[in-house]
Amino acid sequence: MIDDSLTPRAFETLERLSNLLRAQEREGGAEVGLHPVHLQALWFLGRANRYSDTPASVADYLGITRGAASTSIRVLRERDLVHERRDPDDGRVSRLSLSDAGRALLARELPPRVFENAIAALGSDAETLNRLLVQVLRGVQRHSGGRSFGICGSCSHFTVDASGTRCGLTGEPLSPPEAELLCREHEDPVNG
Amino acid sequence: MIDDSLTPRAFETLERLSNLLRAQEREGGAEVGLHPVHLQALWFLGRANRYSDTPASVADYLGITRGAASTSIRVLRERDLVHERRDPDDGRVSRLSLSDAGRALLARELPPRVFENAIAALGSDAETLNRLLVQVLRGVQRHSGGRSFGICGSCSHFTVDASGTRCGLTGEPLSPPEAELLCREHEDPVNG
DNA sequence: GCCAACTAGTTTCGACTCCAAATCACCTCT
DNA sequence: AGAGGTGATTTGGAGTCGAAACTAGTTGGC
Repeated sequence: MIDDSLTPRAFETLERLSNLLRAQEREGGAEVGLHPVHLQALWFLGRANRYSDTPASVADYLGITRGAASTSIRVLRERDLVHERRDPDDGRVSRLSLSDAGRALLARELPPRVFENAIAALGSDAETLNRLLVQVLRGVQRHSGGRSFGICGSCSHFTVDASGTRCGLTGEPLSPPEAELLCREHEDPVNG
Repeated sequence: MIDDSLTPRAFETLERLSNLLRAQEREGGAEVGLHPVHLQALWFLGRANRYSDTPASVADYLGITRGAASTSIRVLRERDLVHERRDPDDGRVSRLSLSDAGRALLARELPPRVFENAIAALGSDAETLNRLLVQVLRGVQRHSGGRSFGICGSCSHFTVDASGTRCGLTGEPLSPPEAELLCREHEDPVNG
């Protein structure tokens, strides 16, 4: 067992879990006539903050084109899983939010129960797992050019002053729950 | 920070890495006119042992139907990335192997360089990461009904006797390299 | 031996994703 | 006001995907 063999092995396990996750999404989505991409878009929209609840963000998050995201979002709207409203400040942008039905469907399907249980069974090791996965995630994001889509607490724009927490990029205050959502403007600190 | 919040967090990171991996596969495949599923099938066929190099195994591994696997494999054959030969003992089964071109393409695309580097950057923690991911993987497989697709060393059928290592299911001897490949008959030990 | 049941794989069909490119609508900067 | 930029959508063509029908080879019962 040469040390060199561990890097590919960890990737292999990750790749396999990734396939299994997609298979679960396919299976769960099939019951209600949806594809994996629909569940993934719902998942993202359920976690996106107010700067990130748009079709363009969905496209960036999933790594597909805006056109593809647009057509998939249309399906979600037609089924009333997602609501759309025009942004009052910028008439071009479409703001998306989960409907009650969308939220219910999402809670039923993601995370798949088998994943939830398997991670819960790790006990306190789940924390270690997450820490290592976050390290891999940051490494990948640093060199793949895309957006990082993290939460405010891990963002270089996040600031704390006398009046509370706020986003240094927009200057707007952030409530604690808001600061737990994903942001398309998120940037990892340089030495994270 | 309640302990309970760690399970969803680890899943969230895993889910994000999964999207990023797919995005990388999409990007890399697009350069040569292939879809993510094609790269994934190549990846599996490059790792499958002699009991598992068939269209049905590809379908099981990827969690798609046999029909879908069949059409994707046809694309790979038409591009001479994969060779097919009939099984001499069972005229129904089709045995698939990577061509030199397929092997070269696969080596170029998977693992994506950014993943490879990010995991390598973990150093010795890559081993811990893999151990935890394997635990999650087994937990998921135990309860999701599918095949586990592990290697012989982690299989309950694997036996060692005076003449060397062999598979207890087929009774056939296994060379050390063969025992490192993925098997569709793989079964996790009951208390793994 | 022989036929039914089964299994591996393929084909067909309709629905839908996906990209690329064109288009529309709106915003911003000069 | 005009030019260029940006968010979103639409269109067209290629191709995945599941479901179900179908071909062909194998196995088991009698």
